[in-house]
Amino acid sequence: MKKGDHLFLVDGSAYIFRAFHALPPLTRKSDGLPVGAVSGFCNMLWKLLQDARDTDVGVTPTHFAVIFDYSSKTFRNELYPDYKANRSEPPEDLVPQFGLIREATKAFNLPCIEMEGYEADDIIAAYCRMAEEAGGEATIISSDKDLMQLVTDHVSMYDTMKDRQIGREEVLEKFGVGPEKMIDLQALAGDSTDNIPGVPGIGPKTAAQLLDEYGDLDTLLERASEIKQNKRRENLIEFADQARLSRQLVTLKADTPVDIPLDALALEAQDGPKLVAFLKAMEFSSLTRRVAEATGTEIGEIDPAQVAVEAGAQARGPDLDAGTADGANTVAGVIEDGVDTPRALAEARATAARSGAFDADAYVCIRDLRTLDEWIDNARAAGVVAFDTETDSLDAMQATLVGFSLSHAEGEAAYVPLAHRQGEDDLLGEGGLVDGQIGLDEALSRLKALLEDPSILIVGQNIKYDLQVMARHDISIAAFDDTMLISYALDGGNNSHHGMDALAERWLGHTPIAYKDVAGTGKKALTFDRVALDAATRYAAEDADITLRLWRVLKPRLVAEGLVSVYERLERPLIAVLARMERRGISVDRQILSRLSGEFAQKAAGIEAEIHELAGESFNIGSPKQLGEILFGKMSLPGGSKTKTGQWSTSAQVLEDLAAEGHELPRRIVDWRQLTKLKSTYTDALPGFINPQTGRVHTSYSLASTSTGRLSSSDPNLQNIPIRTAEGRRIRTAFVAQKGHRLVSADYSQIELRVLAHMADIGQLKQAFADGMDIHAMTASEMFGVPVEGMPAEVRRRAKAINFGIIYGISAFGLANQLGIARSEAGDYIKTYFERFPGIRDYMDATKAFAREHGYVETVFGRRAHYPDIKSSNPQVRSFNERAAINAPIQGSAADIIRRAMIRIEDALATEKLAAQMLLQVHDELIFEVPEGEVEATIDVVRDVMEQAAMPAVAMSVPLQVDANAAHNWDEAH
DNA sequence: TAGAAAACGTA
DNA sequence: GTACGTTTTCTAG
Repeated sequence: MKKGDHLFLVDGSAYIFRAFHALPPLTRKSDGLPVGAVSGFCNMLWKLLQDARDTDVGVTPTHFAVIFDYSSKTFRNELYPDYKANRSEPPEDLVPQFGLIREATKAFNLPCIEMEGYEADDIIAAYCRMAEEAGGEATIISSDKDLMQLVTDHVSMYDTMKDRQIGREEVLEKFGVGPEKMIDLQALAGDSTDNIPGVPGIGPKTAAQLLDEYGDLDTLLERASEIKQNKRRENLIEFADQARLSRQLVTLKADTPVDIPLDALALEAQDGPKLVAFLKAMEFSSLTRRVAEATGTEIGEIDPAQVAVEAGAQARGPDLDAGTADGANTVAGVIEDGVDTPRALAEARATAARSGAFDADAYVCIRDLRTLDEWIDNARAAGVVAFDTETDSLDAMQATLVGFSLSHAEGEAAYVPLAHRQGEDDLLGEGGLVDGQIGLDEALSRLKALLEDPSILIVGQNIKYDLQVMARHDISIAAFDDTMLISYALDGGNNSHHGMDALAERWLGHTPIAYKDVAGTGKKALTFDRVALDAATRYAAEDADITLRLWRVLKPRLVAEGLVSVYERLERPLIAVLARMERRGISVDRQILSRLSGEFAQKAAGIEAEIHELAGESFNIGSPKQLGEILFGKMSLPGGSKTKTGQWSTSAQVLEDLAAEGHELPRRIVDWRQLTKLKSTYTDALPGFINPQTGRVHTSYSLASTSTGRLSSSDPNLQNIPIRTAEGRRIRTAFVAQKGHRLVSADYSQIELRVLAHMADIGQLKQAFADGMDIHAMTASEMFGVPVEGMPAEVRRRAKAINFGIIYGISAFGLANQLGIARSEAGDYIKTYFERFPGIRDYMDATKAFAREHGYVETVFGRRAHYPDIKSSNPQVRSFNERAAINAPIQGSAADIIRRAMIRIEDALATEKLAAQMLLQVHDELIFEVPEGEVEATIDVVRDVMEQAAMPAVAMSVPLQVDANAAHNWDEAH
């Protein structure tokens, strides 16, 4: 380096934090990886490299380096163990970006410097001195006051966000002392963020005044007795040593033994392709374009870089759906005392969580804006906050927001009542608002700023509900985690459900206040807006407290157990997708249902009369107990079997068998049951679910209630709308598209058999699917040696039953039942099947062995289903678990595939400027409402996304096939 | 009045 | 033989 040269030193670590908090909107990559700070960093570097001359710095760098903190422990901790002890851990979304920023630096061909035991500031100090000694100049890219002591005539600082150079004058203006006195100023004033003690009662203003008067710290301390103010004098005398220690702490080590010489920092030309590849991988499209242009790189010819980063980032990085465990297990994303692996962190957190105490009296009821603002500021500072809404209904589409709770630290939680009511209901059913609640609009505007800030992670338990409630107040939560889904990804199958009470019991050893204890139960249960504020506070604040604690326990386990990508790729992104589907609802024609109800009622009444006639007496047909007595007692029909409670079985199977023998009564019972089932469950119940505001039916999807990864639907269940019988299908005609639209149904053909063929690697099956053959006919042909051409329907039917049986973990007993054949015959079929497809047996054996060894099985995307009872000594229990374990990877992989499709499909439609709306999912089928003119184009997009949904995480060795149709109602579209 | 059992709708 | 949710009846409290 020589005179006239100019060194730029970027304080990388400080930049990350500042960018993370100051740069909304923080962006995420398409896979959910947070990259906002990285984006800001890259833009900043590019700007400095391209046109630093146009900034307030006014010169072009000849040398350049980016400096990072190596770890949180430095030589200062030996001087003062509490140095920076009050630093909280970085926000979860920031952690993965540390590694990426270093990668970015390398992609820019810039030296990336860090040294164990030293802070970035010390390294910067050393290089500044070296640059000055060499006759050059230096600019520190930072606005941190800790670095201001380095400012000289040849060293200045530059605040990129304000485009402002900080020199001698600016320091003087800001702190009232020149840069050379900044050390003494900091030593006196201390610094709460770094835990520098300083002298009590002296802040920057007083410090500046004292230094102005006495010259420097040593002189001041010597002559402290001259100071007039009593308290100040005493403190300066008493805490003189503390001030000297503080000075040591804040003094940057310009003699830090850096091992990269100054000359090695000379700026090199950009490597266009390398940089473009990195930016492309980060999906920074506009910067990628600018860089490509400036470096003459052809974007299309560059493949996105395989961005290798430290595990924290890798765990959330590019496509890692399958087999992520290894990378994720090596380095902790978050370092806590003495904890340096994810597993150790998870264990430490679990232990700590159990010992934490709960104190409901510590919870705060917030009733004024100032306090609310303080809590929101605290949440902001923490970067992570648990959030929970309280409403007057379990139906998110109808619920009114009654209040909400927040918790940003263990044991600290607050409830904010907004719409609690009191007094007698008047004729309108409205009591008066309880006094002293913050106005709804004011509270919501504060809340909006918090929830929509992408740099703040909002943690919820079943957050889809809160998403719905807030969406109705025009608030969309930007960055969120869901403890229920984290638990589901980790422990699917271990616990049947992942409700907060069970999780609190299990992980915190704490029994939460029960809802019924605050609201009562049964008919006299209060809605939450009628609960007294103190009880509401204890209940609601505790929920937030628990949620945050659960998050701290469960989140690290995702990394430790290699399940980050399951959660990040299959669970979390689906929350908002499902929330939108639920909010859209589907149009149901009330008149069609009402007409059907009347028809079913009439027919059922006719059959009922016939039944009573045939039975010779009147009885309750709906009572299996009474019916059993009639059939097998009074009439002594043959073939009676008993249920496990000793009752006569009157199942459809039993009745069908009797009917086949020519008995009239059982036939009629079956018909009656079908009609009353259709009426009570569907035609009578569905109109009650039509939302009065929207005029549509809004189901609720559960992401966490199946062991395999499937969704479930309830209130109403729209995943079991009849289709098998002609009568039942008529119910589907009531599900209609709105005016000017069509319903499009797209369903995977034989997805589970295709998944099986892929996972078990069965050549014949894969070939058959590749050739587009009739898979059941092909199976029959292989097994029975019957040519596919002219195959009897019965032969194909049997093969089809066997194929399904395989997916369900086949047993001779079950197959015999299904086909109505002897168990020995069924056993022969199975034997023949395994002879023709030995790979299937190998696969089943291997799956069972895996389940026994690990206690769980996995889908192709790494989702786990646990079977803790698979080693049961009870053969029934054990066999059941084995069959379930065989089924789960197949059903679960298919479920994962459609999840991936759902996550991608909205963007794909938007890209093609299509207005189609996804309304329903029925396991292997998706239903859309599509403008009439866009049906064909929509089907093209939907089919493509669904068929490619496994890619690129898993390249299926069997093609996926999607059939799609459009019609005015669901019956015709399917 | 809460919960289990039986039955039955779907993939 | 797998995976669900809803309805009605019946039972235990």
